[in-house]
Amino acid sequence: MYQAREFAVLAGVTVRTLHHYDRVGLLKPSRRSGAGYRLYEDRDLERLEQIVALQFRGLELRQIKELLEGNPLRLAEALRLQRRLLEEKKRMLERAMSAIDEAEAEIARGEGREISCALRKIIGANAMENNHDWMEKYHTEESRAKVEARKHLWSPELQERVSRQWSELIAEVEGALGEDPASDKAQALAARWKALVEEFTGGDRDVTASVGRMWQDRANWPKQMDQKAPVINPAVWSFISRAQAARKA
Amino acid sequence: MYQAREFAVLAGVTVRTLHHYDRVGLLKPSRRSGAGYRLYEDRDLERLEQIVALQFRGLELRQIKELLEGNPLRLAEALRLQRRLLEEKKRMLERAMSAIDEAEAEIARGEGREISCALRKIIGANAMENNHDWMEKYHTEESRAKVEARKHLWSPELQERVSRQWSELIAEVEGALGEDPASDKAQALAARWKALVEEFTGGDRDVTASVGRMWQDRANWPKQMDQKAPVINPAVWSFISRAQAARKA
DNA sequence: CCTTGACTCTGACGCTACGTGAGAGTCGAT
DNA sequence: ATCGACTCTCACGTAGCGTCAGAGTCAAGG
Repeated sequence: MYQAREFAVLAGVTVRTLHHYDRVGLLKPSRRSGAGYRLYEDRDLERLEQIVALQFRGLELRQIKELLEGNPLRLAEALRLQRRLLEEKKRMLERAMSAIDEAEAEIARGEGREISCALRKIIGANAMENNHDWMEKYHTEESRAKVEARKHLWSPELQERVSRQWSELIAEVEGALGEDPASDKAQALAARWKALVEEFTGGDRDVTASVGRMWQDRANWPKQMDQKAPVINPAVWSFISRAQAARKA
Repeated sequence: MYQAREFAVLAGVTVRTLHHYDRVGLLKPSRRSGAGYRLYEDRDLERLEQIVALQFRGLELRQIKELLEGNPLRLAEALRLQRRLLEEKKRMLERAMSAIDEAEAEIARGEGREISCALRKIIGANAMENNHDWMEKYHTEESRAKVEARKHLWSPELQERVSRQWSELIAEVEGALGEDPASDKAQALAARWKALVEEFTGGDRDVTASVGRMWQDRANWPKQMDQKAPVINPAVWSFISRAQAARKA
């Protein structure tokens, strides 16, 4: 039976941490003394060590709480997902380091000449070039190469036209949500949808699959994409799916 | 001349972000309309792009603000420091991933047997083993190997004794701060200090240098070390330094 | 002129995981 | 009783915005 301070020392945390964990329900003390002091026992220490271990692996307290309260079989899955998240973070770190290297190289080259102005230009350019890194995880080697090969077709004018067509199409679908998915109107909308998708993918299966994965994960896109590609009403997706299914039947 | 929304779109940020940057003084609008609307111009866009670029490299807003307002020559230094920070983060990520791999392997081995109990043991053990990773950055290859070679000498009883001796010595030094560093008393304290240091380092120069670097960076240690190795009053360091200098003279 | 929808602004609370300080009670030794 | 060390709760703070409420602005249409 330990009081807060000695208990905290055993696991290498602070008393404040124990207060916090108590408050969020992650680790409650076994008992309280008459004066209100928190009293912990050995099984509490075991749980705290588990918390510390999972935290080290990058899981958040809310996640840890669920895991320790739920079916332990989910632990394996949580660790797998977490590893994937850590891999992504590592990739971002490496890119940032690489970007620093580039900026440093440019700085060295520009030594002695209007550094202030040159630095600003260099930094700006680097940032723009790296704005698509977040898409990497949705692509396979094949689909990435194919998208790269079609990149030159994608002029600013074309982008603007397609973007406008998407907006209009989505608006029209929203206005037609009450239609029968098998109706002529729904079928026409579905056909236009498919055409717009294919305008980007070139009809390629790999690229189509990658784009599909990307859009299924729309909630996790960087927030700056919200203006360029707003979240689409789930009812719209549902309607188009049903319209495309009705076409096949 | 742009209003907030169109300006935000140009740089891929949100209006809320612009509000925030205005509020913290990172990026102020050039003007305000009669109605209070923020109005930005092209040089503001250039600055915002720089902000975005530096943010991508992991610098905090406060750092970015200082850099953009100060001597641009400091940018190179800031980027160098930042790269070091990112390397450290990467190392921690890799260790966490490695720890997940180990936990997953143990889970696979223990399949079908009391998973709940086994999982908790495995997780606890892994966390304890990795608690010294943060020290890595202070060591060279040589010093790390030498510390490792002496590890077996470091029994729990010895650790406890040394820890107590450090506490007592520090307390005595604090009580002697008013003494002349050249006095017999000060010299005795300095000698004891040196002996305790050498008890850990074995008198090795590499290890001594590593430990010195580590303690100079005491402010950046993990917070759980605060109980095992409390921050030492700077006056104590100063006194010991002066006492050791007085001995040499 | 009024209405309407889209836009802008400020103020304030929220998120994650604690750190810190204030103020008050508890405990054990003197 | 006093004192020093300890415990507790409450509440504000950190970084970088997101979100919501409420109010004002703007331009187009009736």
